Amino acid sequence: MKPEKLQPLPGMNDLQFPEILHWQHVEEVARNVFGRFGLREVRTPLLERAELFERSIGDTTDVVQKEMYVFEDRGGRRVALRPEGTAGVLRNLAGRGPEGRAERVYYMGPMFRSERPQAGRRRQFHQIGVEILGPAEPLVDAECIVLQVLLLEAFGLKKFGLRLNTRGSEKDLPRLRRSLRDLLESRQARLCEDCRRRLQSNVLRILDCKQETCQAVVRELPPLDEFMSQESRDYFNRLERALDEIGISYEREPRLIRGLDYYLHTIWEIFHPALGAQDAISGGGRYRVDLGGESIEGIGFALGMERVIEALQAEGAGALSAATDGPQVWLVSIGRDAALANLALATDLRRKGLHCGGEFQSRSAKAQMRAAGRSGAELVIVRGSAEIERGTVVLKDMKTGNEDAVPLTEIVETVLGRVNREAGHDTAGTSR
RNA sequence: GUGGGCGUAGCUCAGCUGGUUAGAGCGACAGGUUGUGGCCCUGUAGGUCGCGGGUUCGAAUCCCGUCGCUCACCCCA
Repeated sequence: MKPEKLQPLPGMNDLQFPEILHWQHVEEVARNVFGRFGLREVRTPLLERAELFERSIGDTTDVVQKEMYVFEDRGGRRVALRPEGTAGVLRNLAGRGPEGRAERVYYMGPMFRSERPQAGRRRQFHQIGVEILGPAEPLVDAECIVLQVLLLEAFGLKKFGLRLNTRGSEKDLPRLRRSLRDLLESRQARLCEDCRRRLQSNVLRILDCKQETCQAVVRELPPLDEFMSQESRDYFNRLERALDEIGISYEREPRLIRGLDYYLHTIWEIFHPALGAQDAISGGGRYRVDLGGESIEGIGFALGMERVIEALQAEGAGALSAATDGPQVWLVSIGRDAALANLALATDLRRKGLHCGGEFQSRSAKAQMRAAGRSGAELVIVRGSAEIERGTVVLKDMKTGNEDAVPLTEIVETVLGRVNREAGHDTAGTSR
């Protein structure tokens, strides 16, 4: 067991080889897909004024009320580690003036929520997100959803499902809340303790309460869109038609509501059946956020990188080979003089772009060969005092076991030739 | 914040109802080949049994506390 001091904080993990290969893969694929949709990357600070999140996410939400890392900085400002990405990105875009109001951007990076860790839920977790600004338009919503589906497909995921719903327009929301409260108040005896509190603070959340008793009450309610205007219903119908036309399958989920206050109209979640309790790998929606007296409209989504990677592993698609970034050449040195000479040679080879390994300390030849074998290198260069005298090295092919004496003057050339041939042959299916 | 499960070697774990020097496999390291890997054989290193307290002649084992991990609630990506 490691001493406590050497362990990271609860819910915060080191990411390292070999799992890090999955992370790099996901990031690389995401950048590629975003390029196809004309999105630019934006990187915003991890630390922001606490009120930025309180105002945009909503100060009655759980995320803000009990999960945010809030503290005072040295200047006496109330600051918070970002619990999600949208607020910071919108702050940035709003500050860019009118052009910012039509930007399409993506971001990726760590977010922080002080919850009790469990499978698929860390205190520091990582999201990849997208924000497409501009006035409400069903076709933009459809494009955003398509983007997200293509992204997940590009990662190699197959078994995910899309749940879709609408919260109605900004004008509908107050009426929706009021109607729900009226309907639910008469049945509040059958609601759980939390939901009775939510009647006042956040009625909508009652809809997706997990308590069976509350679910029963919710099932008695009429469909939500009965409380919405004709425009809102038309808006959602146009979106559904667009998705059908494009060929994106989804499931209408009338009780889907989502936890942040800024959503309106289209909202959705993407879940993966292999994931257990935390099965939402991604979620998004259309929003309107007021920042500094200006209101910003757009649509966006965020996906949880650790959940996506977990899903990839569950599907068995993520079998990334550790060998893809291993050394191509390994240098074995017998004696200190040889070690120095080999370090010089390794420098030449590395300058030419080769992946070189080797220990420049005189262990036994046997131990060094064992290490060479384990490294997976295709070629091994062996040099001892005899080779130094003759001005040669021994070049060994680890597959065939053949050894040749190669003059020092030709070794770089020879290795480059051999490795290139093998590389062209061998890496067809890998991502080197 | 609430509840369940689990903390024994670098890793995966064994250790029966408390009994004397705490084990195995894998891995690491070394030797078997005075300078050659993947197989085989031999050996070596490595453990405050998470930590603290209690019960007992005696605790890895039982009890309490604590810390950590983990799963679930809650919430969300």
